[in-house]
Amino acid sequence: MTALAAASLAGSAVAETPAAQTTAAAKSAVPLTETPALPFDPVAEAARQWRARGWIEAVDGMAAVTSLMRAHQIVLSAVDVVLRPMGLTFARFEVLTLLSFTRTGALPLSKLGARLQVHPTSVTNAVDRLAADGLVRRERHPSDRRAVLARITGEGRVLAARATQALNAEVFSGPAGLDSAQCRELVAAIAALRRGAGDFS
Amino acid sequence: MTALAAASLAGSAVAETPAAQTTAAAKSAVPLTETPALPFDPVAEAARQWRARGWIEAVDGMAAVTSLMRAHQIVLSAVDVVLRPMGLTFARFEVLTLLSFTRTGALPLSKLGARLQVHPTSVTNAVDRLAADGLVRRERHPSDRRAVLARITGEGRVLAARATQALNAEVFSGPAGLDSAQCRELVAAIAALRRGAGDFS
DNA sequence: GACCAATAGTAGGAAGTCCTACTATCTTGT
DNA sequence: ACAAGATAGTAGGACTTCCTACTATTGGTC
Repeated sequence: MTALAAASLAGSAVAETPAAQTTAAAKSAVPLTETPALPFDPVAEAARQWRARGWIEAVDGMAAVTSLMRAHQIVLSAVDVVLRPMGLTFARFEVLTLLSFTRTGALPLSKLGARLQVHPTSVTNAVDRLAADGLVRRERHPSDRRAVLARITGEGRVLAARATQALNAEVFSGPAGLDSAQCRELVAAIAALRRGAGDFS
Repeated sequence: MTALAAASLAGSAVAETPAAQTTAAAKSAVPLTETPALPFDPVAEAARQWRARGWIEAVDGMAAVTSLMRAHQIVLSAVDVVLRPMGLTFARFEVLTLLSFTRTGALPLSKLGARLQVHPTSVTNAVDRLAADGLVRRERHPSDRRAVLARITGEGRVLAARATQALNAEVFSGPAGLDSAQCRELVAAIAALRRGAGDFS
């Protein structure tokens, strides 16, 4: 779910807007679910509803949260389109890439979770699947018998390189038509949020 | 998974940074998974790695996508903390709120999906659970026998009002410490992305 | 040196998302 | 009028995320 769009325009005709579709098609190959493009911005509509009810101090926050939900959905879809043919998901791609960046090619699961900021069970899950595909190997930690190391395999390195190259070309060079400046604005705005949430320093 | 943080700092000490924690605590009650706050920004680290490898044109896009993933995780957690005690999730909250905004209190599932921009199966799922809790009722569409209407119940309206009030107070009034201006910047940056993806006009 | 708290990881389960069919029903064009 | 195609919704499956235990270790404290 993504946008608290108001239903007051329920009876309005839905325009086709083929222009928007072509814009999207120019970037990512095939929209996973081709939502037919609403004739209005659902987030702006939701904000209007909030304002109409006098929830003024919550309008901007609501719009920010709702926008974030939809943005996540959009970029994740775009990424998945590229990675699925390689048998990867973004979660597993991140693990693989992070491992490929390390000097030794291995990290304890706990470190993986800390760097990627996900729950321990998510790491276990991702590593399990990567291991099942032969892209990483589980190893004992040399000095801590509680810990498990995930080590990237040669096959894993090859796939990581291919995946990175594909993502760089097809998604990261202008996600959904954003230029570099817009990307940087987005990153800056989100960095404030992440820092506020206690993510880093 | 969220941040392609580099592992080259694997040996560095992890500072506690209680300041960041207090900031977060001031907003949302309890972080679901209290990640211990990295001593550096993992997104910035990933960007550094990208740059070091010469993937210049993809740096900003990668950072944007990675930031978005983590931001989604953060706000969803904050929202869930508030909604869980009421037996709601954000997905179901959105359905409920959208229905409460309609004149008649009912919408076909297809319209719900279009407004919230989610897959038809996600709508079915959400409405099923809401119906199981007595918050909406499924009805036949009067003129289209293929369609199903979801109608909000009295109980649903009460809960929607409570949930909205709680979210407005505890999350939407400055999510993760963002002020209104920062929220608006975020919304604007994401609006460009959503429009680029063909979401609306 | 023993005990107790913190840390690493896993198991099982609830939810959400999407995808690929597949059925039923409208709508449109000939 | 009727066949072809579009639309509405559901079933079943894959995947992710998180949560709540629960089991091993490790490490600090008295």
